[in-house]
Amino acid sequence: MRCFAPRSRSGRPKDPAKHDAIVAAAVHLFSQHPFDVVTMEAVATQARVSKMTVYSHFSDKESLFETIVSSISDRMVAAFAAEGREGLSLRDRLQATGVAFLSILLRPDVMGLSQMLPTALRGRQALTLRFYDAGPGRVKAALAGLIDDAAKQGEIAIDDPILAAEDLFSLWEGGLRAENGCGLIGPITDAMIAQRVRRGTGVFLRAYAPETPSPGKLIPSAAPAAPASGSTRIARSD
Amino acid sequence: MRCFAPRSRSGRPKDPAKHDAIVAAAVHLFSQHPFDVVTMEAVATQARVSKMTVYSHFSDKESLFETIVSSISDRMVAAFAAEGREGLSLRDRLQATGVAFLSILLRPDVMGLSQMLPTALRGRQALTLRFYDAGPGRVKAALAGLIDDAAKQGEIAIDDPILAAEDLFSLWEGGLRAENGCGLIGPITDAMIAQRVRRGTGVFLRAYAPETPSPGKLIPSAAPAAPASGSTRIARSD
DNA sequence: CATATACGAGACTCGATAGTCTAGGAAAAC
DNA sequence: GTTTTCCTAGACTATCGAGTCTCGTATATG
Repeated sequence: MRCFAPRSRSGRPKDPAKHDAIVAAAVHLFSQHPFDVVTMEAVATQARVSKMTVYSHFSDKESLFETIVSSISDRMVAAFAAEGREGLSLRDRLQATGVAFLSILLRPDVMGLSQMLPTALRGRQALTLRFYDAGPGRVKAALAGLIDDAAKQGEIAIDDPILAAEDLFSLWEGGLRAENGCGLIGPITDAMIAQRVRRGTGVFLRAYAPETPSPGKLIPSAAPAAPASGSTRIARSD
Repeated sequence: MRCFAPRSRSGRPKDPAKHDAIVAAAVHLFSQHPFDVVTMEAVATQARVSKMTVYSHFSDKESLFETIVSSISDRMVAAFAAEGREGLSLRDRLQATGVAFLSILLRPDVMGLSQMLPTALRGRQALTLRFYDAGPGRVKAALAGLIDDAAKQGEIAIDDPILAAEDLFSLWEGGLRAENGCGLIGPITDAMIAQRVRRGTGVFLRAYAPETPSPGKLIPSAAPAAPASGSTRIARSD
């Protein structure tokens, strides 16, 4: 969007620090108040910049808002990048992924934007979609991959990796987003995230444990723990 | 709030139909657009009523909005009332509950409001809380009771009924709310709800199946599905 | 230095909306 | 029928915010 090489432009160049300050201020305000409540004046003031400077960097309020959404989307994508969980067990791999995802999705700015977007963006659906793809969408895709691999190794027994990924994601999130959104709970700590992820992963792995891990294991009389007692009905689920 | 018995007031009484029309119009508009975008004119027009009539029923925009939130909260509470799932199996009881809850929580007006509330109600936290209590809060409480009973009967093995209720609720919801909010999927059908609930309940029951239904069962070598292989790590969870 | 551009401060236009007021008609109570 | 209140239609005020303009100043390039 902003090709920052219109080089050889004489005169005083725009100060990129101002640009960043404006974006930072806008992120802060837009993630905390609905679109129409945030005034350009407020953005300018918060950025310690004059209103005209804001308009010199962004043609209008909407384009500023779009930049903010893009900015946060990019930040989410970047935060999702770092991997290096190759040698870990399935459980540890999932937990590391879960912690990384929740840490991002529960950050105040991301929370705020994701709450506002659906309501504020009737018509600007492309932006909403982009945001979703950078956040939850990316989580689901990555998770589905991870889960599919694990299933192929026989570590878990799943029907559909996408649906299973949704299950795991939901279990991680729990009521955290809803409660936090309603202001029912205070700031979310790393410890809370770690705890929720541990729990969610545990539930998930219990539900999707393979019927027989490695050796032959046949219990004639009763149901073998996980699947059988449920599978008489699970058959007709999905 | 509105004690509708200032009886013996001479002259023409207020038409309750107008009141309802205004509320209906406001519900429709507020659940679809952010607070500041909805104009009192629009409410009046939609209700086929003059603006003065709106102001004669509600002192200002905020009080109208509060009435709307209360109205939807009440409707949610009412919809949750009908029970009569006494004779059913645990699975069927859970599924009936899940379908009832999702049917309400995914309705366009409830969806819209619940999306807008967190952002629109900085400071009016009491209202947000009331809405939450009437919706998700009620679900969680009811579920926790159901689950606790089942646990006492030995039908499932749980640690904490509240947390387990959150798990089940999350599994039911899945990504439905997020995706629907982003406009990724079309209108939600009863079939979609039923399917999601069936799946979520299945996963839940698999995860929380009691360790050994009736007879003793000990596998020495490998992991006995649910607890053991996990417990080396689950031990430090929670 | 000359020139071109960035930035700040504040005044300004313009449109939109919350809320008020009035006048006249309609409908219920008595 | 009289009275009282409701309801409507539209004009009206006051406010607020988006976006523009101007002028003075700061700061870069050549």
